[in-house]
Amino acid sequence: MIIVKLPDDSSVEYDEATPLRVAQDISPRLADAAVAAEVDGEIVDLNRELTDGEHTVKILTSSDEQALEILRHTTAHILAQAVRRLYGPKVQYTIGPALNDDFQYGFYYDFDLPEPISAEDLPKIEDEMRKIVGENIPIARSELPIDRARARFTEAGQDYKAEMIDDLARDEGVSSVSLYEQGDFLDMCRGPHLPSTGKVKVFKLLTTAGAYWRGDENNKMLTRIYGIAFFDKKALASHLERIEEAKKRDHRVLGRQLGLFIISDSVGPGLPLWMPKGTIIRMELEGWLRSELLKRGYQAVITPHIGRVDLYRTSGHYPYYEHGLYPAMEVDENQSYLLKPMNCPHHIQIYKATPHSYRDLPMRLSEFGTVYRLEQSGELSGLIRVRGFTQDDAHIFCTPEQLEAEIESCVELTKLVLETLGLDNYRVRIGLRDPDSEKYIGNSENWDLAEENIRQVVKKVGMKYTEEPGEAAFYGPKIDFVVKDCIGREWQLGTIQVDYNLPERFDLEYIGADNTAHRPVMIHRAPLGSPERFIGILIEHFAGAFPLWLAPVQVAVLPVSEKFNDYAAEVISAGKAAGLRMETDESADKIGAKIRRAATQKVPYIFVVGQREVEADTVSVRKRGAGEVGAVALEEAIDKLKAERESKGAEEAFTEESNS
RNA sequence: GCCGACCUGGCUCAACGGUAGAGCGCGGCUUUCGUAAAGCCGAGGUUCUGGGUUCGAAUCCCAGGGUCGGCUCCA
Repeated sequence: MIIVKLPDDSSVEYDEATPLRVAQDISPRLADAAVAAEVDGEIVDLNRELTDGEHTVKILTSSDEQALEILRHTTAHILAQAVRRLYGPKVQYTIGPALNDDFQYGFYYDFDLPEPISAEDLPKIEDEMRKIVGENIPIARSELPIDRARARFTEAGQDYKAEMIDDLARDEGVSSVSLYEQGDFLDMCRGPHLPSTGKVKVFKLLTTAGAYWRGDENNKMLTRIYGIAFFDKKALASHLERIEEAKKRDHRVLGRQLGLFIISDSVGPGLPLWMPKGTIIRMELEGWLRSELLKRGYQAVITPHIGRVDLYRTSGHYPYYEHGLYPAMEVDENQSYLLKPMNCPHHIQIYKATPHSYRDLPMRLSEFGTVYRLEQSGELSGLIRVRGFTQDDAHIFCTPEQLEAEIESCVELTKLVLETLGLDNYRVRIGLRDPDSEKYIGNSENWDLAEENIRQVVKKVGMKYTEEPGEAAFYGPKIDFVVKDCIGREWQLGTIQVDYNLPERFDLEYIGADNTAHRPVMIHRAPLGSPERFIGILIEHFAGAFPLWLAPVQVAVLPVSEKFNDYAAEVISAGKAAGLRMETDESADKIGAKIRRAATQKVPYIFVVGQREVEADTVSVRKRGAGEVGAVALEEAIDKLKAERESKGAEEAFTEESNS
């Protein structure tokens, strides 16, 4: 006897039942809309036989959150079946999951194909998928002992699946696996899936890519096909539109359109050149951060861009990270130099240059230090992944007792930076060492200590965080602030790293109250991470429409005709006296064209000036995003903009509230 | 680095075996204009580089460089 309890607390009795049968009994429409079922809290196929006893059953339809994942997972299987049909039995299909959090893609499937394919082949594959959908093939689940499952896949020539079964048996001790079959297509899969291929309606294949088997670069590279699926056409259309919109925000596109930076082939890949307008943004940001550092007792230093190879041998960067460095410069046989990949060894030399008492600590040395790393060519991406970049770096040398307060202060500064800029879509990651990896230096007591220091502070501050083994720096664990770009890729911005190791390697000391030498602890920290990457993210975050304090041109003063160029010049000198960045447009274009040009450049404010303004000593203000504000006395307009600039966007001029 | 695609005036693109075109931008002229594109004229290209195939290559082939989508990596 099966007793089915439904969400409305009613219950039904059956001798034999599947969730589909339950749905049919509720209403044929529900059965038709059903995607899967939640039975006793577990999501299962609609065709799963219910066992004797009492079960709570909830029928899931397209409106349930989990439904999309099931749809996409089933679509991935249809993709694999289509590829198998088109490219023959030599096709090996490996894994094909649904993606939940990805901005662009809904699922993928990785194939080992007998011939290479490209995006041009996708329409053909989509057609085949549509045929499979049209055939409305039932999808059946079965469970087989691993040896029999393995035999079936080996027979079918699916060596990757056989390998996966072996691994499951060995690593997780499973004795049976679930298989899904739709017609001639057999896959190993946890499920659940839709009851038949005909349930899939709206999908699109988006791109092909290479992907290493099991994510290991020593393995064979497979062909990955990415796609997306929805329950209705509108959702697909708006998804595609969203991707298009995001691409318009791409900092590489906006960087060129707004004249912020370029990357020149002649200079080299991954080596950005800052144009005048981009440089303004950088200088504003850096200047602000400098003033915040001064408030917090940092001292500024300047160090060279190169250093002896031996310096990096001591630090441990060389030779362990030799592959990530530009090759050494041989000056003569006994002297070779590296472009610095990090600033820490240089700052350490400054610390070492003088003896230190515990009374001097913490010593906080800061520098916008440019470093060079020979990133793999395929990794480079606009400003976000480069080979030459600056770190808003500082190294804090302190006593173990001071450490947690210093970490906390760094966390507070990083939060201030992100909050001031409205970058609230970040997550906090504690990067720990991977105990199985060889790449970390130093003893494990120090690592345990440092990891514990970090946990304590993060808990105290009350931030939500995840702990991720293997994400530590090679010399110590860290707190990273990770922000998403406009197409959903995550990038590490601010970072705070605790380091007991480099002080040891460089034999750093201070004299304690007991008049004996002690080892200081170091913190490496960069609230922006890197101005390059940070501004890349900011360009996308603001879609190029920077807040007033950062905007390269803050006001465009546009004369209605050339007759008013002189007045425009007067307005500009008044603005310049107030430290505002203003530009005019003396072209022979009509005012509409001038406005369009300034608006396209995302200038926050436009002052239109003509006969009326000359006579009344006013400007006609137009605000980005809000349109025409109207005539305002010149002096008043400037004062309001000064206030907005000083507030870093917290207060906006010429909003309805600020005018009333 | 690996898989795939791509590389044409400053920018975005067209021409796809018969020695390059458009729009924007740029320069000049006309217009002197009131809130997102006035009109006319003009300059500007060894079609990424180097080889090859061909009577003939932007177009086909090979190699190199670069970019993009991913993978791997990311001190």
